[in-house]
Amino acid sequence: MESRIERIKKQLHGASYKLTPQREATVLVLLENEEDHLSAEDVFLLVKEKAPEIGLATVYRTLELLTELKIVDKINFGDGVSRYDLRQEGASRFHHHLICIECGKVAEIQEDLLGDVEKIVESRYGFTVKDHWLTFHGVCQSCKSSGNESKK
Amino acid sequence: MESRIERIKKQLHGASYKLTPQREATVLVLLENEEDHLSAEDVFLLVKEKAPEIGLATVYRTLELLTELKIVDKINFGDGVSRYDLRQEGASRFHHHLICIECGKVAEIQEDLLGDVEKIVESRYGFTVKDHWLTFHGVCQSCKSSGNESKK
DNA sequence: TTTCTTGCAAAGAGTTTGCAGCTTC
DNA sequence: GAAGCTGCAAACTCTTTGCAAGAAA
Repeated sequence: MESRIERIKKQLHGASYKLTPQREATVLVLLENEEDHLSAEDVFLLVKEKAPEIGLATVYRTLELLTELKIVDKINFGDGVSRYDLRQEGASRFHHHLICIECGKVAEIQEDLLGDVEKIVESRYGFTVKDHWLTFHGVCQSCKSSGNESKK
Repeated sequence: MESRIERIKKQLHGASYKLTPQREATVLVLLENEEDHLSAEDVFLLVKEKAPEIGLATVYRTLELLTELKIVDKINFGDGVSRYDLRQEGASRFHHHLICIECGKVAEIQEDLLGDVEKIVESRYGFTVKDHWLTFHGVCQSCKSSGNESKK
């Protein structure tokens, strides 16, 4: 079976780009931190552990490239920093996020909950939906059970 | 009947802030452009027409203040610029946006379509939803009917 | 050799902050 | 005259760009 990085390499080649060592290190960091929502700076610091000579600009350029090829999604939670999230393979639509306002943790929902909502938007507003961004702000389970009334 | 600006004035006073001429001009611009999603720079340029001596920093400070008081919502469509949107009076939740990828127009949906989705999130993920951000990307009605195949 | 890619430093865009002066109560 | 508010300029953060050098085909 073919590895994920192999398939990404093919995607790059298909678009006439190379998988340079710097790009490979960047992709590996994204793969190893698939659960997180890393900023460019985060990625840069992690890539530096594998490839100390890498520059921040290269990380930005690589992330831009991966976004263009739809290998990652560039997301923005409103804090002024872009974050990068590996797409699920085969997923054409974006997944949803739950952001806890107590602990700041970001969880993902992979299932698509918006089928009915999109139908309403299409029929009632004549708007053809291509993609959606849905983020919930609230309190996660572990913050609720650990008693958030003790928090400041 | 009390005007909208009067009510905002009271909200400010209630939180020990004054409705200065600069703040009033800023709020008026927001009221007059309620349909749009203005950036701080946009607001600044429009306020300048009413109060030429105003500084950009004051606009930023006013918008921050209004956001804090939940009179406006600060939103981010991922282009690196914050936009500001007057809240519907009485609305506790955020409304949704439809962004057309052809013409860039942003439409709003005031009705809340996420009741069922929130119930699923609460029961299945144990997450208590306080607010949500939902944006659709797609093609609006007028772009569809004006024949988007002629576009580049 | 030609093209792509990189690292560095500088530039850019958007936003925030320090501060002296001005209002307002 | 104390507290709040303003305009200006400088500072800051995140991101992009120009360019000379390096790597790959």
